[in-house]
Amino acid sequence: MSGISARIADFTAAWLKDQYQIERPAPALQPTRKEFEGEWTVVLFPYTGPSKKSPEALGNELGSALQNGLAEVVSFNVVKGFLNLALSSEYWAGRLLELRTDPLCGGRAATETAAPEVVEYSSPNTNKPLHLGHIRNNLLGHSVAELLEATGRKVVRVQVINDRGIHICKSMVAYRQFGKGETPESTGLKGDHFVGKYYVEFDRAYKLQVEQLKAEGIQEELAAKQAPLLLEAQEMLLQWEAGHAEVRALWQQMNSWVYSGFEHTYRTLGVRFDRNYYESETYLLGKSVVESGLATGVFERRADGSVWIDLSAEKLDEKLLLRKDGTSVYITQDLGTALSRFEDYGMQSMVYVVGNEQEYHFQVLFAILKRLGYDWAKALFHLSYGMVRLPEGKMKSREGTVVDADDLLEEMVQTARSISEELGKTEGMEEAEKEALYRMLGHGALKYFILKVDPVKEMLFNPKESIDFDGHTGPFIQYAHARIRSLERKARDMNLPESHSVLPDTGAVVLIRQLDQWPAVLEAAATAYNPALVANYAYELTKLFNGWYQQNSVLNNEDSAVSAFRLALSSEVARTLRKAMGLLGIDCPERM
RNA sequence: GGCCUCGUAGUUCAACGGAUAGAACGAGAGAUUCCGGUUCUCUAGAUAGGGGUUCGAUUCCCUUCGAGGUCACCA
Repeated sequence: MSGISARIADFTAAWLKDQYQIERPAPALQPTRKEFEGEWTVVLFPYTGPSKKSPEALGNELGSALQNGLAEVVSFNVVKGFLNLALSSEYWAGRLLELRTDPLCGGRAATETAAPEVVEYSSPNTNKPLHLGHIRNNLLGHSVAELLEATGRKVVRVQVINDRGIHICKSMVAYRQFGKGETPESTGLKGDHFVGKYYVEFDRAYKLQVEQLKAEGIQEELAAKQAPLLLEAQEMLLQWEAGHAEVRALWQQMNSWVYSGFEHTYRTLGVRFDRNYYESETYLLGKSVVESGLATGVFERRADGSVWIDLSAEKLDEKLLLRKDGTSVYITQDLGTALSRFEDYGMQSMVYVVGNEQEYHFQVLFAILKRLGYDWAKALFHLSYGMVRLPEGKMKSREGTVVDADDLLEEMVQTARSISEELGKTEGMEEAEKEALYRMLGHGALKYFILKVDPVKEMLFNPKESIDFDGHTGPFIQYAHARIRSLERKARDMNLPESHSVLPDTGAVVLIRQLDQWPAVLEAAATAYNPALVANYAYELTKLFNGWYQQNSVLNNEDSAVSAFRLALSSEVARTLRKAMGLLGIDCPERM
């Protein structure tokens, strides 16, 4: 809430107490709807009962009091139970100046001494290339981290890489059998795609073996367990656990291919991590957590040697923590990872960006950490997001309906290229500038399309529509930004006065008021871990600007002071758009 | 079956418990002596059903129906 709305609220609260001895609820202020006159609105309904006044009478009394009491309030009107307050154009001129001179553009300065917040996202499997679902994950994680930083929090970006287990061994077995010493370099394949190929290859060959065994008269269930390839993979996992040198070397080689492939995608996508955690390094730590929990009686060991926790009080059932053979399970590793992060960073809170199919898992994880008595366990949050669907239905790797992340990103750039070239807007640009622009537009379209949707909701990704540069899209916003930049370039030769003597008319006030909302929107988005609020705000601002721009010539004015004022307003719109889009990981071009 | 999430125009998305539920796409009609025709304006269309709480409910509670997820000694 900006200064004036807080002052109106305070004044109203004091007035209600003084006049009618009403102390609650606290006055509710909202931006005035555009069809009514005014900028801020006080909702009167909660006070009509206690004051025994009609909404109109109460509104008129309070309106007069506010008008007399606060210099900024110049007029008011009461519609039904709503008191609409109009503020002076001097106030709005001053407010615009404040916004323009705010170096943080609505954000808050970092508090260096505070404990950081850890944001975990991405966290892929190392046997498959990234797909559309990972894109939503990465964009959300990156944007949430940016939002937290912009509002003054210290952030550590991490991911946990699932680099051990039977699935990795499958790719390794397949590579050893069918690889013939190929490498990503020799085949020209990106590292993660290269390894992913062998994972698919394993599955294909394994199924063939199962069929063969069945043909030999072995029952399907048994065949599935006895296929030589599977036995080999299991054997390899044991060798890995035992530290077998050759197996470890192959494992490291293949993982490093995958990582370099992922790294490439992350760079393309514009996301980054301060620290990677590897399950191969933290899974043992989880076991020590379990040991200490056993000592304090939080966990119990059963007769067969397995370790459990009873979470039925939290309606989460009983949960296994260690197998009877003493090996760890998924949740054991996450316990270890969480603890190790606390040791590394002493974070005050942690956000896990993970799909909603793991909601139960995180409820259990958080409940266990609380039982173990960790203070920071209260501040753990699972940013659970919905699945990305395609027009044809679910993405299924087996049916080949997975949208590969690298392919999609490239396709978006190509589409941006063909659209831009068709429009002929990029003529005269340097080749490098064009390439950068196509990337900005293509990726901007994709990122905006995904981030404008509330994370909790399942969403439909329509490739055709996302490529569309009209309507509620990233490029629509980018275009408005480019036009303003064009104005600014043009204005440089005009010697416009610096004067702020021009007061905003009602059209400009609408726009300033929207700019005035930005800090509150940013704050709300960070608090709710919801980039969609920022995305939708940017679109609203763009639409308002386009409407205003259509009506008001910025540079063609007899009075150059008017031009200067309108240019300043436009520039602040552009700056706010840049800031908002930047928090979504989207760049805005200077021209397009 | 238990638990969780979601159900809003034809479609994709909005709406701190507040005014006549907003946009976009698609369809139709129009505007611009313009600083960039990826712009703007107008027209048509929705809260799954039923209860409840409230001055006021898309929002909170209950219930029915529908969609998805989850309930592994998988990760």
